[in-house]
Amino acid sequence: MSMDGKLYVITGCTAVGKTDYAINFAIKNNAEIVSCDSSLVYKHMDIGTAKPKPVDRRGIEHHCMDLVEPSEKFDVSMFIEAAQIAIDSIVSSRKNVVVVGGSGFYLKSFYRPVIDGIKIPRNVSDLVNSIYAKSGLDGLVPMLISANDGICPPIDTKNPRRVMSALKRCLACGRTFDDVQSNFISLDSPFKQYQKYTILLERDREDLKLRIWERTKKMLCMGLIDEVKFLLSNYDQLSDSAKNAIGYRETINWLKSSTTEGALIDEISQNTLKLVKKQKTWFKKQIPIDEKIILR
RNA sequence: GGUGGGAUAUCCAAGUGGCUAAAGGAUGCAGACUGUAAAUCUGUCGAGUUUCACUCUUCAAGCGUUCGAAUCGCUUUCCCACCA
Repeated sequence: MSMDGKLYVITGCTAVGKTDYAINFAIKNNAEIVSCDSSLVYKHMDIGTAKPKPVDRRGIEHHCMDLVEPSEKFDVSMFIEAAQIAIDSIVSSRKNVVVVGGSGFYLKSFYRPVIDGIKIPRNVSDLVNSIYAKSGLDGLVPMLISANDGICPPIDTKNPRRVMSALKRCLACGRTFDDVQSNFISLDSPFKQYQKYTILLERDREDLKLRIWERTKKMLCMGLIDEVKFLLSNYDQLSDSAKNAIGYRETINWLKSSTTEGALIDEISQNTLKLVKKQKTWFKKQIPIDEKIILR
């Protein structure tokens, strides 16, 4: 396989075997790795996120990991910035780029616009938030409809986050939702200039299930519980995305309960499996796949 | 051996005569996706079919009361608790 300025994207659901595959791929192709994972960006969250240890990276440079403290907010716009810097530096050192990760929304930024850059003024944000707090969706949806010339926009009007976000945008720029939306769709992906080749890794369902349970057990052996205790005692407050990460959320709750470690393993594994399900749905339509590889 | 409590769909669990194929969870399946995305949200979830509708079989098992029962009575089986 020749690497001719293409940007290789390797994805697949959690625990499918991306890390190993990508490192081998990078070694073969004189490449560096850009992680595309919403949890690996957090420092001190290593075990529960299955972050590859420096020793296991086999000399391959990894980017976009350990970017922020667990107390800090991180979002797709920050990922795009970090990834752009990383990719620029790899390209300028005449190496190839392998993007690896399973965070669908972040991954989408390589193919489509994912943010529109509209600045939401504080007062607009406060207004919408307070209406939601007071009267919920019943208060917001009519406002959104009237902000769109009386037509209900084609969004999930039962999802508070979607509705609030849409309404904030309309109010912030004084335009209809249709306008905002058509402008958004016309934007380019921030990584438009690169030619992409996207590989989806897959694995037999039963095999994957087994790997997930084994991996969770291994995480506990490696000290997941201590890692969580460390986070809780060293940070006053963990960011939403850090404390909701699979493995962390369950362990935080587990520490307050009095069930067995076996129960914790089951719960983490179960929730990991749920994530797999969502990821598979995402990969079906949201991201263009060039090649599927079944690992065994 | 005695007394009391229980047995509800894949699992947990409401329901104490009609509005019940049966609340609510969970799991499963399907789906959405513009700044928390490992997030947030939606649909579906007894069986079958000609699937915006119709049919069939359900609430441990059997029998009974009733126009009508998951709900009331009796018997049997199993589980739990306490007493012997």
